[in-house]
Amino acid sequence: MASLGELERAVMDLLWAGHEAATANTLRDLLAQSTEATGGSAGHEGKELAVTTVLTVLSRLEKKGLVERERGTRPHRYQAVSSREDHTAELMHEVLGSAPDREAVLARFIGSVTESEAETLRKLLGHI
Amino acid sequence: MASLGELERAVMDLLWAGHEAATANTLRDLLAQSTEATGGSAGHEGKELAVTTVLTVLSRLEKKGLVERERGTRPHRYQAVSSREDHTAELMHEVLGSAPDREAVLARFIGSVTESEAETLRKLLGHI
DNA sequence: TCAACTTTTCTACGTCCCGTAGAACTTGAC
DNA sequence: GTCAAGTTCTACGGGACGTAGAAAAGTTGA
Repeated sequence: MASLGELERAVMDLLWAGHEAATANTLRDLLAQSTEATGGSAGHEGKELAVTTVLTVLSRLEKKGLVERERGTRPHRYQAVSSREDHTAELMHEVLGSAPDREAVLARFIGSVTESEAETLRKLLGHI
Repeated sequence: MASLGELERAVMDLLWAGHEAATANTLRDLLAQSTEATGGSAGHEGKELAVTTVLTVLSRLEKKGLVERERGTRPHRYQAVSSREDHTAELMHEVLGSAPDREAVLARFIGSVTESEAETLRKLLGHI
């Protein structure tokens, strides 16, 4: 119940970044801008997807529980169900839970954490 | 570079559990036993896969870098490249790295950790 | 060395997910 | 009621995965 395709991921990134609910059309434009930003002159700049494409992806994301839409307003407005941080943390828990020996996994995980992350963790664990 | 199919996962579980290198035939038998253990009498008990199926999956796992084989011995022997814990911890880092604000993700992650896990983490962070 | 057997590689098919979008349908505005 | 904008339906092509037969390569006993 996790992996996203490339376009699905791009859409989620937009929804997570600009924190407002957005319409399919807005998202299509933003997607064109993002791909435009790739590398300057060469490359597949500003590729405008069909709106139906964006809508399909949004529907799939909705079915996956990552996106919800306001059906009241006529151009439906879409937004992420949870923040990127919440979603990512949840994913980490899912991964952690996929192994029988969670403590051992945590040990390895901590073993390869940067010093600043370790510091953050110490602080966070202090308050608990 | 992460997700595994159901059978791929089952094979990795076997390789991770019985820590010896195993042949495709052994794995096929073990897989039959595992499915057999499902629920007692009813269900798809002891479904023997074709050895070629197991070999295909092992090849794919090898290509993904999760499995390595000894080509010297004639029935090739397969084993996991890294332990389940290492692999899982690596996955967690991958997930963590997929968000721009790692510290924020860690905060959410710690927020929903069990007390015993928190205790483990405190201990681990002490030594670093 | 040859036949029979075992093991591995090649090739392939069905299914499901994802990117992609046209066709058809719905709905609000005039 | 018509029209334009928006949404849903349907669909296709590609890639991953479960599955395995056919063919090739290697092993072994006589």
